[in-house]
Amino acid sequence: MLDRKFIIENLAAVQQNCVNRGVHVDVERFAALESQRKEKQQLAEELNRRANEVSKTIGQAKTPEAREALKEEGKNVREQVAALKNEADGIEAELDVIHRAIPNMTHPDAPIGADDLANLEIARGRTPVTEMEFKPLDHVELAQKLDLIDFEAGARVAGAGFYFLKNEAVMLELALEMYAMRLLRSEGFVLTTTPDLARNDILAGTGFNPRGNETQIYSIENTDLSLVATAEIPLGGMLAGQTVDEDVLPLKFCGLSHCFRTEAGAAGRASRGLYRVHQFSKVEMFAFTRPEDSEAMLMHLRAMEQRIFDDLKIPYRVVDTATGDLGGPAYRKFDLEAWMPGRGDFGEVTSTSNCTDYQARRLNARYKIKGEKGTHLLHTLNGTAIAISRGILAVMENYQQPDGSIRVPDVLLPYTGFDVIKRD
RNA sequence: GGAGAGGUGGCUGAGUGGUCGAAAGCGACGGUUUGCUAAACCGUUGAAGGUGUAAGCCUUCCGCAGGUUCGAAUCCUGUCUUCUCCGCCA
Repeated sequence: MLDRKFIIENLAAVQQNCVNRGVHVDVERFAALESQRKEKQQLAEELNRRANEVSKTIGQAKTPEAREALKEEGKNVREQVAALKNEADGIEAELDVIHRAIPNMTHPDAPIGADDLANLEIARGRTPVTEMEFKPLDHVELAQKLDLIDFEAGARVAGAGFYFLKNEAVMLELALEMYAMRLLRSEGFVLTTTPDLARNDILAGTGFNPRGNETQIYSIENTDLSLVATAEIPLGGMLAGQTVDEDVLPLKFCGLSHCFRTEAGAAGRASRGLYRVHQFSKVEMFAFTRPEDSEAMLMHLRAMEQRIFDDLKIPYRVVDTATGDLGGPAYRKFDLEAWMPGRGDFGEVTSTSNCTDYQARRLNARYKIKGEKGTHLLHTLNGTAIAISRGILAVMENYQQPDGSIRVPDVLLPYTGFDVIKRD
């Protein structure tokens, strides 16, 4: 969430930002409600003051009659306060709905545009895209020939969008995880495996809405829990309601979790095979920083993402995400799109965002400067190290050989125990 | 899953209806004393929001959410969570 005061003081800028991001929010209504809220609050303050006077003088009442009279007045005031509070709650509820819909402000360099077509390519990976000397298969065909993924059995067990990884694909998943975790550990990230479920207020705090028609989130019936869509949720929630000392910052975490997504409304989009699935494993980076350090941290996370795909020797490009394609909490986002020979195009494999204090405000994650009074909101950032479904897809398609086998990337060899996947 | 006991300020820990945002100790910060350090002594010391040029003032907060009451850290209900014991289990 944005700061309320900031919104009121920068109405025009907030409004323009909403337009750029393709979000329809009645900012004027927000301002009107906010001033109403303030009025009610001032009224309540006066009444409260009177109520306090009454309760303080009641003990000194000389006669039982005087005491009863004061009690009566106290009761009266209390009822008035209750009525006022009722009104204020109604205003607050409407205010909150609008407040939550207002997205984060946007980095001035982010390209302005309605959707991903406006994304700006800003970098390429070390490995160039090269034409294969044979007609490349896509990962679904490769998986079928090599018996690496069972989509049919996945559908039987849990429905479309679920799958079994099989045989060498399993080792490939574990190898990718091991490789990423080991790299991140050497870069000072604290390794974690996270809960795959989280409370709904943690979801909301990180900007995920557990309810509604368009929700990406699976909820557990009769509980306050949902399946996480990314380790970003539990990792961000780690510091919910906490205040940390400035000198522990920045905090860099890496989390391995399963990710569950309903993909509601995604039907019809290009989503063959592993590209868009309901469950996958992901190694996620997450950082808490001081405000002045978050831009540099974003570059660091981006560098880690590039390092991983450079090491895997998979061609990719980096795009600066356009305003209309940014999620609500993101101030700036870079997507890394790997070359996917099977489709002859780039496809998103990882992404990193600077959410500034947008998530931290909702989560109430703060830091304290030694010797100073008060606390400050942290900045939060997240970035994918490797999302297994799409990562494994990119490996399979880029490493396929003319004979139908798949080579194993050099950096994964220490973890797989084999250097080629083939069938006789 | 069952039984019991707790959750209070940076920490320990008092406080069972009335000036309690909260004793005391520790820690931290400032000062006095002092070759230096330490000790001793004195003082200051929670957060969020609102308002004001400022000093300040106001509201809210004793896990969280409700309730009772003129008045709640204190009583009631729900909830989360920690610990101990039992059961179950990987």
